[in-house]
Amino acid sequence: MSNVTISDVAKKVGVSESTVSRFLSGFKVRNADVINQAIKDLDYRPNIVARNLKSGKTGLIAVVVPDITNPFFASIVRGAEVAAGDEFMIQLINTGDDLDKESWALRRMVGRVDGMIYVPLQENSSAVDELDNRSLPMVFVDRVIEKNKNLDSVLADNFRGGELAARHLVEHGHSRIAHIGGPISSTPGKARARGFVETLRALKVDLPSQFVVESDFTTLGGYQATMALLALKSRPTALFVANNLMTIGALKALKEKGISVPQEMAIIGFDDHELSDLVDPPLTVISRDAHLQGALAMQTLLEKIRGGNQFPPKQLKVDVNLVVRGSCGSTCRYRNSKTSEFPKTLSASSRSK
Amino acid sequence: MSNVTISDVAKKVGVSESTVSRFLSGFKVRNADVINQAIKDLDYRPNIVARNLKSGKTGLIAVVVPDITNPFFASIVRGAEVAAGDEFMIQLINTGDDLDKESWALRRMVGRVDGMIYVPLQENSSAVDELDNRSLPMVFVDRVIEKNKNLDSVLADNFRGGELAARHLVEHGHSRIAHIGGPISSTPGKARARGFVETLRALKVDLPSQFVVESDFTTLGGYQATMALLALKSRPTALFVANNLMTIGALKALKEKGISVPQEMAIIGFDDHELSDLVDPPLTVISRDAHLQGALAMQTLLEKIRGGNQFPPKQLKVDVNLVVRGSCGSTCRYRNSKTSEFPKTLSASSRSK
DNA sequence: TTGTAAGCGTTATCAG
DNA sequence: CTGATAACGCTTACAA
Repeated sequence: MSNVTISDVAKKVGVSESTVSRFLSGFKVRNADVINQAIKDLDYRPNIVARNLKSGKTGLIAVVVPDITNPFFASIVRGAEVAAGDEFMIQLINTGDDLDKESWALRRMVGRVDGMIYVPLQENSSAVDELDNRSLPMVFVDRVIEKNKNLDSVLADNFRGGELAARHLVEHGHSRIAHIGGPISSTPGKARARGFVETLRALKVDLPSQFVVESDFTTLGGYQATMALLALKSRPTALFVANNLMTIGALKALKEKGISVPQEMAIIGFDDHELSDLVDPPLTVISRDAHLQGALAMQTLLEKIRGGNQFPPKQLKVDVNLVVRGSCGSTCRYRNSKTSEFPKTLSASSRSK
Repeated sequence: MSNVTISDVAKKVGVSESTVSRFLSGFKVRNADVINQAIKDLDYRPNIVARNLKSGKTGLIAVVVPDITNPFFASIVRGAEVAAGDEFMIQLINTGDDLDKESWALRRMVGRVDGMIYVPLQENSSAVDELDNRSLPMVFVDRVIEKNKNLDSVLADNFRGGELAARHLVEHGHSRIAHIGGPISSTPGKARARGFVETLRALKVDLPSQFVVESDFTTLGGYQATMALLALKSRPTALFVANNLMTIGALKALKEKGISVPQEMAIIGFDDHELSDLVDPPLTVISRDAHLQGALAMQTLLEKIRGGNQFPPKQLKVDVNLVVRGSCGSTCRYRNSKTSEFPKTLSASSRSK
């Protein structure tokens, strides 16, 4: 770090530190150009940490996600960064599905960042209790903590996602449909399962209890759950898998067992991926705009930071939509026209709840 | 931020601030338990920024990557974070292939972080010149800047990767092999192309100049380059694509044109992906351990920070290896035994150059 | 062991 | 418009 301080500049020019400071803040000062020159000559750079101490701000926003390696969370982070603009930078924390690390990280963030965008691991967590809310502006993304669900959040319309998946499979003539869900203790795990189950009920489709498997949002979990379903005496003919990684696991299991998709087993996943239309067969999924979710979260957070908690918390939801490819046996007429190979623009739809 | 300071604690207990400070630093003090109690009662939390100002450290490491949305970079970041342990946290910056943003970010990092892990966009960049090297310990990952290549770096053995790809395709009987490369101005773009070209030459395989296409590491770039190759009067029968995104683009182009893989066109990519064995046909790739690269970079950086530049810079390389699946027409006997569905451990091989 | 006091580099206040 | 001075909250000589 350059060790030349504002005092060095002041001395060189022959003015007081305050004058230099004022110059830096954009005020009109007499020797503006001389000061400017001195700053360049000495290669002076303001000490950010000292500024932070004075201002009580850090210019940092913590983004706490389970695992950046999951492209979905990466998109959230990217969206958040873009929306942060020049004023704030991102401090990234991966909780790695480890509750201890999560609460450690949360406690640690107090005083180190000006705000936090947070994907909690579990709905029933008490991770937020420890930090008094006035001290750390926070916005949930993708998931919430049950007891804090009145705080700001940006979710996806998960219930609707489950509904769309169920309807799509039923429309393709399936009546033995299974669901591999995320942890029931997580927001999307619960809501997607509910949307699925309630829709089947509304459509009068029978749903044996063994057909609803709770898994853990991991590839391995999806693989094992699929294996378990395949081991049933009477198998399902279709599968709704609640996230991207479990869908990969499910596909691996099906491939390993030599089950043909969609003939022997239709499958619909949640969350799209650049490779989804290259797998065999192209994967039908429920998708939503994760980038947008991240951006909205950041936007909400910045409003909160700048506005000083004067606005009531808001709960936002982004839309989900069905991307029809081949894995449910659809023909081309179902093909979603919105899904081009190289989308030019983001569809920025969202709505307040 | 909790506004209770060390002074409040001192007052409450009736000792001096220094005593409380010493207690916090783990020294033996007389009223240790009373102080401890007061800290709890008042919910005192040390102000990190004030500490940072005193110590001249921030506890932050910048990780500058082109795009966290690329799973390869996400793995690097994750590896770096894991290796950082409890002492340092990650500040993430995406340069988004924007040279201006990159140099803006680099300049901005001075004084805000204790060190930087950096994936530069171009080899011939002057982005590093502006920050005097003593001030910001830095380690290159995956790519270097030509004029600074004597600094610390953790690369992959890209040349060897190109060689493995070329050999693999030749061994499968191909003699008309094309290469879709990354920017020749980037470290991996250049080295992979060199490994490929020189190996073909060594094997006496003719390589028409139109068969070497320079692209840009993006999906769209890979798509367009493939389309261009397919438009040639005499097409290649095999393709080595220099990164993951361009390979996706290439596969989309082949699919769109109805070219069967590997019968009409064999293809080998660079960098593995969880979905690679689910695409049609399963994708043969050159892979390397990105997580390890990130971890080694962080480890190197921390040594540098702690050791105070007393060690000479080192250039590390991680191994690449060939993961044989179906896209080059291999049969099972070629299958790499190391590639299990759910790898339990990381192969932590690396070597100093 | 403890307290006093100086200082990290900056900005805000208040007289001039 | 400018300069002296006092913070911001913490650590660390230095003396006791």
